[in-house]
Amino acid sequence: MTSFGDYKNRPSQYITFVDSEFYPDYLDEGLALYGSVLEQFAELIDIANSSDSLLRSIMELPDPSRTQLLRIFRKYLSPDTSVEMLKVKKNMPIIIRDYGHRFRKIQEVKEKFASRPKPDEALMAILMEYKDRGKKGYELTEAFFLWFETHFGSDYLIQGPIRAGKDVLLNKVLKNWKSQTPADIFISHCDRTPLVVGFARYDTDRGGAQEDDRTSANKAKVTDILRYAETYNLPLKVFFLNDGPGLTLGSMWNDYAALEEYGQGRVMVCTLKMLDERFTKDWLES
DNA sequence: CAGTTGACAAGAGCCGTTAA
DNA sequence: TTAACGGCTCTTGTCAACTG
Repeated sequence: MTSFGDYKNRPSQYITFVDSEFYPDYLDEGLALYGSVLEQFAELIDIANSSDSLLRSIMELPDPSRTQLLRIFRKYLSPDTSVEMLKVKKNMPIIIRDYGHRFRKIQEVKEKFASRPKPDEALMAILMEYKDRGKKGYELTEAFFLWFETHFGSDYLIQGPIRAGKDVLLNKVLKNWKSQTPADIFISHCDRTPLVVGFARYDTDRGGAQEDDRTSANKAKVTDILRYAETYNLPLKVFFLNDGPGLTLGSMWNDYAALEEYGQGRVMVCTLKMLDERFTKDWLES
């Protein structure tokens, strides 16, 4: 059977690209998305007589426009107050008390705002920059779930968030599993015999440096799961769905190949494009 | 010293649960 | 029934530290 390492000499053929938009093409979309929010912001600063009261008036508005107005508020008035701080409405008085003195004065905001071109493409581009954060990972898991559905249909049970949502906690699906280990995919026989614990990640660039020393974290997961499988004599395996151009950087490919080797057949690492060849019923049942 | 790797922090949005 | 909350997941820009 082919291993992940066997694909190493032609990685670019086996990774999946999730399309991103080109500059400046997305500026039009920016105008469509944020044009009216910026207008609304203009109206609000127009009638506001203080920075505090501007924040209060924004907070009274319904979502989703409130969230977008808060982003602009952060840019113009208060880079200090993070998303999390402004998220909870009832904390607003405390935020104003503790950070209000650092808000830029409303008069200055009015001047700065007026000095900008209308529409302010630069600001819209900045806002756009964050719009799709996190989406690519969801595309990946969704693609996997769709693939699994078309290939195996209802032959197996599969759990996990198809896009956003709570991970599968292993202590909820595996008896006597001790820690709260989150997984992205969990596959079992219709009789509930667990077959696969899966983890997914899309890497646009670098090798997922966010999770400190990911390869050894992955190895620890593998060790725990395989030990569990042995203890309870289960056909349980570990699956890593990894994709994206970041996979071709640095030592990533080798690291994952080594991880697969370490699993001695109980671990598989795949990109979406390898699924047809590798993610077979034979492996599932092994 | 140039290139590579590592670490940190930021920020958006979805979702289940809770409160109104 | 709806809105708010809190929790969680995910990507990415930037700079520091390391390495040969």
